[in-house]
Amino acid sequence: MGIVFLINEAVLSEIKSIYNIELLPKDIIINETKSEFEGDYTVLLFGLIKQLKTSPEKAGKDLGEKLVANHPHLIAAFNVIKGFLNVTIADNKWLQLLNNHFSNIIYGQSSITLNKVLIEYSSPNTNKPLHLGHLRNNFLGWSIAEIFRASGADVKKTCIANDRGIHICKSMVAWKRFANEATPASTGTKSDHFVGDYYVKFGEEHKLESKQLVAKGLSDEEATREAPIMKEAQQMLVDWEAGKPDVIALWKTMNEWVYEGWDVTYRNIGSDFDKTYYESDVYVLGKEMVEDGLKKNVFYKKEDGSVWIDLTADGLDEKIVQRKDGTAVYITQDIGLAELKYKEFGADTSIYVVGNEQDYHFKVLKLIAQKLKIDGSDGMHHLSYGMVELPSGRMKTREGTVVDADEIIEEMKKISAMHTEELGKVKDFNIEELQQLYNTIGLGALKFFLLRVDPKKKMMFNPEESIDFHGFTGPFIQYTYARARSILRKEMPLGKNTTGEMLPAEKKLILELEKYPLIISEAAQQMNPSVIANYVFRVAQTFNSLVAELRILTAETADKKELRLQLAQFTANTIHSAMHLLGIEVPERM
RNA sequence: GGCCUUGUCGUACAAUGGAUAGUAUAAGAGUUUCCGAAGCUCCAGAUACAGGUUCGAUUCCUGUCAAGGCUACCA
Repeated sequence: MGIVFLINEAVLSEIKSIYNIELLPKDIIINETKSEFEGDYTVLLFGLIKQLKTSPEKAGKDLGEKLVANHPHLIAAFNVIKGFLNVTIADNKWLQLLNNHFSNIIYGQSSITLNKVLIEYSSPNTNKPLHLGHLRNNFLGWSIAEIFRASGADVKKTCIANDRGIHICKSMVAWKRFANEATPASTGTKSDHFVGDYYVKFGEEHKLESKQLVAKGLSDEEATREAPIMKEAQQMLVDWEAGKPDVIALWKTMNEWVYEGWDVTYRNIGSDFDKTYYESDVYVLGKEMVEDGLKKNVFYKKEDGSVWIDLTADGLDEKIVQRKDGTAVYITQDIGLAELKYKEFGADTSIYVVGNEQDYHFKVLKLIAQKLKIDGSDGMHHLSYGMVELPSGRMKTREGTVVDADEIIEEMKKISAMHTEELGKVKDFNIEELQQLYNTIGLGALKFFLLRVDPKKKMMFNPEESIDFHGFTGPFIQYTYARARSILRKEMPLGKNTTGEMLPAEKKLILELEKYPLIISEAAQQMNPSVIANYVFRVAQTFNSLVAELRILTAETADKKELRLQLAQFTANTIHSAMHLLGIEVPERM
C-alpha cells in the first residue's frame, strides 16, 4: 500500500472516531508538503469543515493529536498552519516501505481489473515516408500500450495502413507521368522516400496546371478541381475500385516500396503491432455496413446517389459516408474496421491514437458506430494529440519544411556520438557497442523530447536547439542510471533492514521512489506518458542531489552505506522501468 | 461566419480549486586531489486582458484580444 493511501485510511478512521462521520477516501485531499514547511504530507482541511462543523485550526489540531497518538508507527509529528495539517512520517515507516518495495513490488506490474484494451496507432498513408508528427504518434501509442500493460490491462496493438485513396493515386499518377520507369533500386533511394518524392512532384505539377487554368479565367477553386492531373488521379481511384489490372498492379508495386521503407523505420524506433489492417481490405466491409445502415434508416441517400448521415440532432452536421460514384470515403473504412476489430479482439476499450485535426472525425465516427449498434462502440476513445510545430509554423510537404523521421533519427545518433566522444568515458567500447550506445542515447533523447509534453497540447520543435542533452532530457536520465549502476558495480546492497534517523536527502529520495506505482496508474488514467517522464526526471534529479551531498560507498556507518546502496539500486530499477514505459532503453555505461 | 483547442519567466514545458505559481534551458556567480561534472549549489525572471463564482482561481463561468485546427464527394 502506498503511503498516501495509509494516511488517507488513518485520517478517515480518526474522523470517524472524533466526529462520528463516515467519509469516503476521495473526500480527503492529501498533497506533498511544500518544502518551506515542516512535514512530509499535508491534509487539506478546508473542504471538511462544513461537515465537521468546526474551524480548520481546531480540526487540524484534534486530528493531528489523534493521528500521532493512535498511529505512531505511521505518523511521528504534526503541525497545523491555517487549514493545512502537515504530518511527518515516522522514519521506520519509510524503511518499511522501502523494504516492502524490495520484496513485493515487481516494477510496472500492478493488479487492477484485467480489462481488454486495443490501441490503434501509427496508421500512416502509404504515399510518403514517416515524419516527425508520425514519430509523436508512434512513441505515444507504444508508450500508452506499455503503461496500460503495467496497470494490469490485456493490451493489443493494431495499425491501419491507409493504402487506398486519392493520396496514393497522386503518387501513382506522378510516377506514371514523370518517372520513366525509375525504381528505388535504379535510383538508389530508400523506397518510401522514393514514393514520397512523386507525391511532392504531383503537388508541384498540380499547382502549375491550376495556375494555367486560373490564367484562362477559372476561379482558384475550379482550377484546383479541374486541373488535368487531378482529374487523372480521381479517375485512377475509380479504376482502382473497379479493379482495373494495370492500376492494381502499379498500386501494389508502389505500396510494396512504401512498406519496405517503413519496415526499416519501424525497426529503428521499435514500433510493433499485433495486427496490421489494410484499408483496401476493410473498406468493402465498410461499404456493406453503409448498405446495412441504409436499411436501418441510420443513413439516407440523396438524389445523386451519395449516402449521408444527419447528425444535426446531435449538434453536428450532415456527413457523407459514400460518394455519388459509389466509392468509399475516409470514414467508410473506419466504420467497417470498428466492427472487424471488435469481432477479432473483443476489447472493451478501443483507443485511437490520431492527431487532433481529426477530433471532429472521431466524434462523428463514434456517433455513427453507436447508431449502427456496433459492439464496443461505447468504449471507443480518441487519444487526440497536438501537432508538432516548427518555429516557422506547421510542417508543410509543399514548402519542404517537413522534418523527416529517418533523417532526424540519424541526426540524433550523430549528436550522441559527438557528445560521447568528447567526454571519452567509453574508450574501451568496440564499434558495435558504440553504435548500440549512440542508438540508445539518440533515440532516448528524441523519444523523451516528444513524450515529455502533455499529448493533448501542441508542441514546438526547434531543429537548431530543441534536442538538448542536459536538464529535462532522456540522456540526463540515462546518465543518472549509468551513474547509479557504476556505484552498484563496485558494491551491491546486502538487502538488510537498516535503522537510524533519515537525513533530508535520503527522505526526499524515498518519498519520490515510493510514489512510482501511483504515478503509473495516474499516467494510465490520463493516457498521458508525460506523467511518467516528469516523474522519472524528478527521481534522477533527487538521486543526483543525494550523490553530491552524501557519500555512499564510504558512508558514515555500515547502516548508512547499506541504506544508500539500497536507494541507489531502487533508483536504478525505477529509472529502468519508467524509461521502458516510454520505450527508452538505458545504458550500463555512457 | 459556425464549431473545437490553446494563451504561464527571453525560450521550452509543469502545477486532481489550495500555502510565497514549479522545472529545464539561455544569462550571472560558484563547484573536480574524494562513489561518473551529460552532474551539483546559489542568483535573478511569467499566469494575455476585463469581469464573475468562493474562505481561496493558472485551474471553473462570461466577454474581449491573439494563435492553431476543423468546417472536402482529401485521408
